[in-house]
Amino acid sequence: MDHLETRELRYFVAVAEELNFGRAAERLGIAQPPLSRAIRQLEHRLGARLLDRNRRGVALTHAGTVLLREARTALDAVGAAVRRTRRAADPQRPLALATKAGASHQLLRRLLDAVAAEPGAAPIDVILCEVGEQAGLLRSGRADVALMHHPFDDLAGFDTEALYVEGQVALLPAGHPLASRDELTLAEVQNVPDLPIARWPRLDGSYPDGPGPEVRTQSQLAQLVALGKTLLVIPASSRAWQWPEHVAVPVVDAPDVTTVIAWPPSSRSPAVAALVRTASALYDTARPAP
Amino acid sequence: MDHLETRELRYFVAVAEELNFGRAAERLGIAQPPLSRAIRQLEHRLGARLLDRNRRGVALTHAGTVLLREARTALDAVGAAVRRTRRAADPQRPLALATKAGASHQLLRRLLDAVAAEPGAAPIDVILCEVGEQAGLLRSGRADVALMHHPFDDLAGFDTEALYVEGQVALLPAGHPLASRDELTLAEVQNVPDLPIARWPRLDGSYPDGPGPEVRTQSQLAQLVALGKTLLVIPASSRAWQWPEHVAVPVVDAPDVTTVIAWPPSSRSPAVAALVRTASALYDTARPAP
DNA sequence: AACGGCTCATACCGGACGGGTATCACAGCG
DNA sequence: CGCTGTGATACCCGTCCGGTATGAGCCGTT
Repeated sequence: MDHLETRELRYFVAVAEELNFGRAAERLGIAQPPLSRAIRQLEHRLGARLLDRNRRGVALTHAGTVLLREARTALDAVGAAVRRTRRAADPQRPLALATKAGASHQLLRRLLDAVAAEPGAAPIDVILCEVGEQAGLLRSGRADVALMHHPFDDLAGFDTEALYVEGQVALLPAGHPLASRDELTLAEVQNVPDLPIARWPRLDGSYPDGPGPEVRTQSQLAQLVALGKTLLVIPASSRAWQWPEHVAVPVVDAPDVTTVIAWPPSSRSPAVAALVRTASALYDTARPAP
Repeated sequence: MDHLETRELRYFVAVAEELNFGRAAERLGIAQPPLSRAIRQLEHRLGARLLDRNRRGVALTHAGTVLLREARTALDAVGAAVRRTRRAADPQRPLALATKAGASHQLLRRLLDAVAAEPGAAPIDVILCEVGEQAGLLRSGRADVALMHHPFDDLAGFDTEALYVEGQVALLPAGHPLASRDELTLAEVQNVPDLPIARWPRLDGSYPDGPGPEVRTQSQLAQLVALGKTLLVIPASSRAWQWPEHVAVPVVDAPDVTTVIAWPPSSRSPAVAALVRTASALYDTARPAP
């Protein structure tokens, strides 16, 4: 047979993530024997061993790791199909807009105002994300559109429209010597001995090596700056979330950051199209006065 | 309930494409009543009407068109999961490389030679495509890697590495006045009255309006040029498939075309990685002598 | 070395549900 | 006013999913 059911993929993902049939079964709300049987059937249908059942637990084979990755994206796609269809069926549905918390605050406020001013425009649910969550939300259909930032975010696979281009500033603790400068260069902020760059977790949750503090959220980062433990280089508009204890100094040679509005390719529903149009109009008025 | 099974998606796609339960059931190899029931259940689970059952046939609702699109990509993803897992499980698996028939012929030949010269490299199956088929093959897991051409092909959603940059030439029928020129400009070839640009089908199979002949394959196009019915502007290396009746004249101001090797993001299996490395090495040797 | 724990696999059974056949209801059309 | 073609309904059957009970290795423990 050739066709997999999503049930089989869900089961496999649970086992592959838990690496333990018992816990996986519990998570799935079924008993362990049917799960064992389902995985065995799956292996048989694919003609591939997916798990090494050694003594004491299970390990993924190479084919298993491939399937785990592929199954996750496939399940994402199925889930997205469900959510997008439900949204499409509901004429009152609010559009879900994902954006990085604290970033592009002015732009977002103006966008929401502009949409509210339009008669008949769909209401908008704003989903505030940390770091690079927007892509996942778009892909899984939990968000209809997102504000993202080139070149920080990975825009691969989305249609986008530029909304705003801006320079970057260094955010420094107020008392620091560099904070009194009118402008800085990347070379100057790159290696400040007493303000090492903070480290963000990788996708797997581990942290790269380095001298800087480990952070997971923007609030942590903001506080660390206020405490004089680190500095960061961010788009100028992110000054919106700077604290009184922060000082922002333009970094003249930092690459420009473009705020874009992004949506899943070829899923331009009328509501999304209208929102993109409204946003683009904002861009045209925003460009003269940045 | 929240989880759809791929079976339901397959059934819906069949109905949505046939717009007729009987034919859809036949295509699926089941009887019509169970199919009706399945679709009805699907609508109930999604809480959305997908089809308008008027007298005499069915029509898609808005939600239905959304689900049709989403279901296709979701089924693609599931199919890709199956194929990629099977490939991963087979140590002898040949890598499937998709490329436009006739394009980048020299590069392909050198790539295949280079791979063959490497001890222990996986064998390569070449899939020759028309126009933009490569993206679909990559997405559905039928191909592991593809040679694509920026800016012609849509590279969104893939990781790529540049292999070759080249200018473009105008391909003209040998007897035509322009064929005797040493070089041309875009403006000159854009609107030649007796050689209108050919028209390619859109995704839905329909053709845009215009004076040029309708074509579906490169061979058709090549023959039309030889017959003095049209001209085309193509990458210089595509001269490989020019006929004796053709003349190629460089178009000096046409944008450069970059041949890239593309693969699905984050699915860089060892074999794919090795192939990309071999190809990149070719690029370095190819650049000095284009 | 024997035991108890933890793992996953096997055996078996019941019930839900997917699929089949037969038939109906309804619209268009000659 | 039948005939044709549509999808919907009714009902039955068989498969297969999921449950319980139990077995079989492998470990660490005593």
